[in-house]
Amino acid sequence: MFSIGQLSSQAQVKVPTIRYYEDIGLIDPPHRSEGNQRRYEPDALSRLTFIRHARDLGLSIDAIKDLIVLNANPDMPCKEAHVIANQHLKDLQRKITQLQQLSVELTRITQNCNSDTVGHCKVLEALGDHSSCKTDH
Amino acid sequence: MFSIGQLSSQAQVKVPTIRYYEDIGLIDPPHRSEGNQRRYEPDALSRLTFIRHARDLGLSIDAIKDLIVLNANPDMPCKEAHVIANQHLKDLQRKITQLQQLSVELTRITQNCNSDTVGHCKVLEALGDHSSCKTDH
DNA sequence: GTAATTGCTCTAGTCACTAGAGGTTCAAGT
DNA sequence: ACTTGAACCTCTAGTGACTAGAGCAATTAC
Repeated sequence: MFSIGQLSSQAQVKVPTIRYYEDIGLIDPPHRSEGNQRRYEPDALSRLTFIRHARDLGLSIDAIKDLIVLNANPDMPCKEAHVIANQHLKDLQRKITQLQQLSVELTRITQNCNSDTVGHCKVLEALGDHSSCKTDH
Repeated sequence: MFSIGQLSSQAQVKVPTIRYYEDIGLIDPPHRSEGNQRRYEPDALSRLTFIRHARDLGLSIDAIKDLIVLNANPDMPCKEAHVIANQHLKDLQRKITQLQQLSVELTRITQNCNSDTVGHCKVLEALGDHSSCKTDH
């Protein structure tokens, strides 16, 4: 039996976040003490660890909801879990590519200015003029 | 003189977004027609283009506000603009590194499962168990 | 028994927009 | 001049995933 604070420190998820997860139906409402405080069973910890890990990997709450349903049915084909993970992986790689382009662009912009004053600053100039960019964004 | 719709299509910024930028003080309120519709001067277009480009590069609204103040004073030293841009570049590169780690992790997780059913699915297992991960996140 | 800590609910705020309701003005065609 | 339909107006509320704070109650340690 954990209090919410113990669960929080074990799972590395903040107390208000746990209550928030309960609100949106991501975790089940636990039993309460006589004084109305939450008391968790150990399985709440594994559920929360699962959620936290998936969140850390960047999965959305909605994707996690789907995975939790899957997780609850050990006989279901797990193809769907792979689809979710692969979809996320694709998103991730697209995002990385885009950020890398931006990084290149911003590096070019900042290294291009020899001016001391705003009037001739290439950084500000480049920000006002997309045509100097090498890539789409 | 542009209507808000013309400004929108020229700057590639959606109409409600332009009004939002006005609300938060990122662009100046323009003159109005007799019927109370917004009428923009050409300089609103360059301002908006500047904002859009900076947003596309991932700068926050607050950072852009700072840059706009700088932009308005051509005699100021532009060091500050460089500081803002470099700070953002650092953030960007940290983010890229992190996403790459996640991508590696997720790839490893999804390629590790030969099971057909959820009961033995390594994807779901790995999500519940951070200790199998090679990196922090 | 008392004090400190932890817990409770509820509301509102964050960021950068986006969506929708319900009404008004403008520009083009007749 | 008149009509139609697109574009415009304001205002409120919603998004995602939390976070912050107020004001109070329960628990735990000494």
